[in-house]
Amino acid sequence: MLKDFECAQESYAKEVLRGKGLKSTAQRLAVVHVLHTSGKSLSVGEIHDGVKEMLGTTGLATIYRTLEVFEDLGIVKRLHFPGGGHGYAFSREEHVHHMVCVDCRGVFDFSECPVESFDYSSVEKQGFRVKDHFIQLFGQCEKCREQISC
Amino acid sequence: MLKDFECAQESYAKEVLRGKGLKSTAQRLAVVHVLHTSGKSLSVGEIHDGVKEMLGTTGLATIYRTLEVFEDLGIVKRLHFPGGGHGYAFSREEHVHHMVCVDCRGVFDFSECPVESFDYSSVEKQGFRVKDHFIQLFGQCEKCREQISC
DNA sequence: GGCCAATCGGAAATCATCCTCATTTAACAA
DNA sequence: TTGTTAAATGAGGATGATTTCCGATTGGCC
Repeated sequence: MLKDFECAQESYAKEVLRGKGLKSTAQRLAVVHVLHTSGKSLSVGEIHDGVKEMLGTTGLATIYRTLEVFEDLGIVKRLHFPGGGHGYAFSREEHVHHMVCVDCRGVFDFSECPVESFDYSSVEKQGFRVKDHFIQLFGQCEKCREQISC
Repeated sequence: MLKDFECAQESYAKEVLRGKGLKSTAQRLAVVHVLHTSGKSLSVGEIHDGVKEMLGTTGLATIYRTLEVFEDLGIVKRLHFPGGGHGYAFSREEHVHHMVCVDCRGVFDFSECPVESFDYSSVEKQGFRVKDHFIQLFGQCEKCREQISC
């Protein structure tokens, strides 16, 4: 059990876990820490590496289990990449969408939802009742843009 | 080589393939046929089964290769499911988004893009330059809604 | 401190996807 | 038609991702 790498995100995770009667283990908090401090979306392997670096030995299966729990709790979001892969990002907020930099895979949130004000009438005319949506923006972050142009 | 299960979607696929100097093989046209006639998004395995039913023996790798080609050509779209899996759907149009029925995985298109009229200013304030987006709506189609309620 | 259900680690099982290479075939021109 | 050729296929093995299993450990609570 490691010491005090506790931040707001970790306390938040603890709180949510406790609220559901789930345990706050070192592994789970380490996943939060790795994801949050990276500031970008990470693959399962990268998360595993980060957690191992913090805690020493850690099973890969634990990472998968933790990510599944956190996704259900809304603490992490699974993001898709244009190429076909995917990664995970910490996401404390309820309804937030994400922009992903296609170069560094950095993740940036935006809470204004383009779909919320969208007129579904044409869509619901087909008899479809919309319940949820998934949005992701792709582009370049400032840093990556500077490196490439000029 | 099988006979005349040719429809508008298949002629369209042929045309696009020829335009790129690619061959219109029985397997490729069968993939189009299976996807289009199903009206819903199918997993790789389901597509494989459907094609095998039409052509007899067909390699799984061919299905993967075909889907990759078609995705590049914009003929099929890869759709994600809330649970975490994904499937493929035929999609003739250029810029279309999709609604997916969470029960039957049926796919319905809508061409009005909620993001197109979206004001990116708050987002670009963070230095992020948006280049593309991915949107998917989840809900229930008419048929599935009727089966569950009342 | 001690109990117990929840969680973990490790390894093996399963599943998805991709690769290799010998064989086949669509497209095109003669 | 027939021949030529590059593109595409099938089979099955390689690779990589994810899940499962089970005995060992641990967090939360009394």
